[in-house]
Amino acid sequence: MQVIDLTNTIKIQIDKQILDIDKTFSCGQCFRWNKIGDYWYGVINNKLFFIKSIVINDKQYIETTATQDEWDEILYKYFDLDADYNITLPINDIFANKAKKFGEGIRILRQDTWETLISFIISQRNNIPRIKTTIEKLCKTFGNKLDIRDKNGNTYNKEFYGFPSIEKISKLNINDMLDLGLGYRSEYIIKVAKDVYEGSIDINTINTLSDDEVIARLLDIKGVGPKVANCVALFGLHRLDMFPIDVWIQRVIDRYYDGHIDISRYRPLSGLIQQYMFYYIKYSD
DNA sequence: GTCCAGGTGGGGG
DNA sequence: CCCCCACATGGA
Repeated sequence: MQVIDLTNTIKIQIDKQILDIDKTFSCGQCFRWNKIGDYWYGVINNKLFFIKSIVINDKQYIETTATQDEWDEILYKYFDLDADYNITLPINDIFANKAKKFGEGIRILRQDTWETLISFIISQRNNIPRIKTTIEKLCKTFGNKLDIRDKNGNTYNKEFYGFPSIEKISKLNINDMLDLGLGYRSEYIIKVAKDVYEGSIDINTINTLSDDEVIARLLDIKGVGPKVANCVALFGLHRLDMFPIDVWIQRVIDRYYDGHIDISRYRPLSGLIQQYMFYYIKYSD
């Protein structure tokens, strides 16, 4: 059981240039953060958190239902706030500098590897709103329902679910996925779940490998190509130098880099720059 | 009806 | 190595 009391919160002062939760949750790296009023809510390790941004006298405060301990142990790490995202880009790289300025405050979240893997297999040839509703349906159908109470011990009228475990999905069949509208991705998901559960794919020890080896292992998974592999490495294994190229980034490369981009200039944070670019090309104007 | 969405697998040349 | 196409689904 977990108590969520919106009248009992903590506030932490953080500059918006360091952490902008609107941008961070909207920039396409995660699919399960949503907004009620001013509050974003989402689930980390089967725990529900409410988070909002307030600005008082030009200073931003993050207000959250997390306890101070939870902030220190869970959210601070989730937002990768230990890391320094300062990076100097070449002055003549006009677009990257513009995108960086526009995306300032985006953090690369430390998301769960399993959830990220399945989410980005679902993402292929799909649009973000539908990815979100499909993943939500997956959680509602096969994830744990969280026992959320208000301060008086009453349940909320809204239900919250965790992401289905490896074991849970490994025991499902293709029709279960087809019923969720997952189409041809269904077999990919069932197969990878069985392989991960049985241990022929190890998504934990994979993180001891080099970036190149991580990508190579991920590419062995059916349904995972270069783009999804880079997303899983970047968002699910926190390899900040990965640079996923999807249709939007390809558009950036064609339009602003004459068809070829030298991502080595963005080392060791090319994944962050990629997020700035993605956010800019989709949401500026 | 057609086109598109944070692509990938498989075939062929 | 490259190019080509089929692949479920739902919304515009």
